[in-house]
Amino acid sequence: MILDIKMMLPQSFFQSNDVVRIARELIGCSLHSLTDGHYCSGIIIETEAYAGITDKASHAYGGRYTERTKVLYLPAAHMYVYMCYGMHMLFNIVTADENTPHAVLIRALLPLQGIEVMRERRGAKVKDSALCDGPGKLSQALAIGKQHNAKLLSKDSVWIERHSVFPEEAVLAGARIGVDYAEEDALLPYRFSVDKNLSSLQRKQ
DNA sequence: ACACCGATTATCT
DNA sequence: GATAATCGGTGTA
Repeated sequence: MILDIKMMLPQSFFQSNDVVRIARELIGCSLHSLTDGHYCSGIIIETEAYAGITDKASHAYGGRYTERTKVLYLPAAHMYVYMCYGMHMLFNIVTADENTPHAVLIRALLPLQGIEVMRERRGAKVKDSALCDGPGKLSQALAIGKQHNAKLLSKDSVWIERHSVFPEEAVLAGARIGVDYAEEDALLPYRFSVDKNLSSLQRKQ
């Protein structure tokens, strides 16, 4: 039997209670979108874990349950897309079991396919290196928006596949960005990123 | 390369 | 009425 490594990650991948491990394992996977008839993809090179009710940086801290945050309480593999700073859509994947509001924020991609469409969506002045190098930017490049909020990852809209394996030493863990308000939790090493300075950037596959 | 800052609105208090 | 899981332009070095 032939193992198809290019299959969409199943819901079970996101069902673990260890959201930090999932955030780490998503580095090197690829994110795909099929929106408005255009196909785009990129390799995930930056993520952050948000650990639900015990994490002061999480929207669900303390069990907060509102019209916006109720999506976090859905079963694994649902998308949580919300507007940040009045103008950017941020793309998250809900993890763990229903009623455990963990999520992983996807923060940056290495563009792979559909780069021409990404350029059109992002604007003519944008350099290729800046197409997907931020959470608001990748949502714009892949046309991920509120229409995806509270929907499951699926192969006809937005989905994730296994793609590459980076050397262990090329994947850094550190503090999350923009969560100063989270007091002591702001320092937790819940952010994962591929080291840009490392020459051993050779991926497998 | 890095620091500063204004834009702009959903969400919650 | 304040805040926010950001971005891009402008400034200085």
